[in-house]
Amino acid sequence: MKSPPAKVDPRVRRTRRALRDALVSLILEKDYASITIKEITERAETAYITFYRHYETLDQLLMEILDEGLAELLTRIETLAKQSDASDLETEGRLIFEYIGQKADLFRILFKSQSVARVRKKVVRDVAMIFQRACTPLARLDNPVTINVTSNHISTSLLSLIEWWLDNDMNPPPVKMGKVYKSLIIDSTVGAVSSLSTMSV
Amino acid sequence: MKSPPAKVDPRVRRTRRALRDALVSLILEKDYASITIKEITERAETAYITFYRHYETLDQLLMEILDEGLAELLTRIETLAKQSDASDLETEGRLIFEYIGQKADLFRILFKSQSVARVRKKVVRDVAMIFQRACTPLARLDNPVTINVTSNHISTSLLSLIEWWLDNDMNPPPVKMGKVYKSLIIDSTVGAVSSLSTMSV
DNA sequence: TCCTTTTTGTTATACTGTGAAACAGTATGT
DNA sequence: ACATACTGTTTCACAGTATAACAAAAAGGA
Repeated sequence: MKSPPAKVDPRVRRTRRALRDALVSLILEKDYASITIKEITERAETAYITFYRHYETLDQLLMEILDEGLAELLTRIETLAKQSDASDLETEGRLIFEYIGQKADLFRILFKSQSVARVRKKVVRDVAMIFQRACTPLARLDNPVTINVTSNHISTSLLSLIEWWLDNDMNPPPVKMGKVYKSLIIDSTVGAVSSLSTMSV
Repeated sequence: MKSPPAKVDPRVRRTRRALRDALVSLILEKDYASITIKEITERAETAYITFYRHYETLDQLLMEILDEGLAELLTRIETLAKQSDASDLETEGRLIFEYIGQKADLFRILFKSQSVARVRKKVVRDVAMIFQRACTPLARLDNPVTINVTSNHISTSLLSLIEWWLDNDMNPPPVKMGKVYKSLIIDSTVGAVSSLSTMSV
């Protein structure tokens, strides 16, 4: 990584922030596929060519936005998941959905831009990795197929649940979503895994 | 609908089939976003403007392909799900995955073209509707939120499982995927629903 | 403050893809 | 064989991508 903040030109910081903000606001108000570089640079009040001086493609800019925003959620889930044997799963779920509620815009962007297949795959893999690390020790998952299919299932289920919640105008509130999370995402999977791992899948 | 087959000009049938086949083969070999109308018409050995004489957009042609191909899977799942209380869930799962294995190309196209967010939403809704109809009577689901969140969960989980299976070169075989389907998709959800419906979610 | 370096703005350009027009040619069913 | 409907060719205006050259402005060190 970059240990010192690596003194970056303030003009570059301004330009990049303007471009990011412009893309974010555009994704929130129209279809991602219909967004053009020209629109972004106009909204960012910068020259068209300036975009290409910082990014090669539109997807690259999108990735930068998502990577930045998702890093916090991922570490948050990871922290919660690691201590999940001891702590309350309902509370874990509630905290996740409270965080998502706070950063609702970011997650709306995430799901709208899943139109880019690569983005979706990457996010699913990132989340799956976390649950894989967190769940492997406590369950008796010696079979690699079971581990893969399970972590993929938890990851996609959680993301789908979040997407459903946002589409449903963030109802019900986080407290109840915590209960849904516990029973639908975690408990049910744990139950299924124990029946799966006793057979030669 | 169109009760009689509505006598369609054989030239139109040929042209449309050529365009569909061309798009299918193109999606299987390259990124959907990079496919152009010109490429399709060239591969279909037809004139560029002919495309626009039959379809308004590329997405419309894609939708026609998927609607046609998915209709059979949907009715198949629906038939199986309706008699699921009596029949064997493992067999139900096996049959689903055997069918998917037969039509693997179609499903690869489906997941590749989920890049179009609208396509994804529609398919999820279609599958969710089926499970909603099938599951409502047998479980005690009086709460509309529980019904929605559950059918959405089953739908997205099943689609994710299918996508994972295709990405994993259709391993393990359908027999084992039937077991995974039963425990991970159905049993686990049924268990979760009973705990959810006893509380005021 | 001055001077050098880096970034940004302006303008121009080549290229690709979209979507539609007019008109000529060809296949179809009766 | 005929009117009808479909398809092919050519042409066009337009929008968006990606790059280049040169001028203008901002940043940071001496």
